[in-house]
Amino acid sequence: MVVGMVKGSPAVSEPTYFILAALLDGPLHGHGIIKHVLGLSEGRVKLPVGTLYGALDRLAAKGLIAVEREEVVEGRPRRYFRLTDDGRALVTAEARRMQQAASVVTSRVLPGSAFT
Amino acid sequence: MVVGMVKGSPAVSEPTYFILAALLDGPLHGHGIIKHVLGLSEGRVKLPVGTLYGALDRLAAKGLIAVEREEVVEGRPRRYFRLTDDGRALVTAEARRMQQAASVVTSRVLPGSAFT
DNA sequence: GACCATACTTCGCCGCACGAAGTATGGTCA
DNA sequence: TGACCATACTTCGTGCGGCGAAGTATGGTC
Repeated sequence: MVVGMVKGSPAVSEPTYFILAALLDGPLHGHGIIKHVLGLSEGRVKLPVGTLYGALDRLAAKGLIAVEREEVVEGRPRRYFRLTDDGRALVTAEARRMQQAASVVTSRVLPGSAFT
Repeated sequence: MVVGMVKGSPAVSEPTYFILAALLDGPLHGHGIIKHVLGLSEGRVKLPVGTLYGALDRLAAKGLIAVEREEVVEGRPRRYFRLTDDGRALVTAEARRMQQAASVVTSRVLPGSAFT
């Protein structure tokens, strides 16, 4: 009975979440994603290549992203990925979930900011 | 203060995050945490026991939580855990990080709420 | 007496993050 | 020219952590 899968736990991890988020702004190739994620996360999330390409494979296998096109720029191959509708829906749902999760804590510990 | 760890990736996963969040309201024992987390997450996060006790061990080893006391209620042992200062600092930092991460997406896809 | 609920323990699998090394190409610079 | 670095992607191995499942113990229910 595999059916459910709903399960409640995060469908994607933080690195994966940011990959999807980066693609909201349009198709990007691997290294482009790394740089874009760095910007989106305000320098916090530096995707290691091993993480990136592993995640891209899994996301594509799940149909959350797809290969948009492949180019060769100055002899170097570039594979551009785009978000699918499923991917867009998922990253949006994740954002909402994170917002709710964050509020669980913020509403308790920092109604003002009495901390640190 | 172990907390540092900058690195970028999530210091804790979602189940672990909710365990810490549950303890913000005061010490709880294992099964009490499971129930409290279920409430905090609006029914979304159902902690499996395997996840719970494994996570509690790791959190205690890292000094993020500590054993408050042990009771025996009706012959059944209960071990109460409380949040340490480090644990409180970490869950607060995580909340902020999630909020920022969520906003990356929400500001792009649902400026109003034109979705689903 | 069988069975269920509470409470916690332990085991093992597997998915995933990620460091590291490898391949290929073009540009820089001494 | 040859050493070296940057871009771009591939592949591998390790290790951590989530989680299903089975196990132990006790008290209450029927």
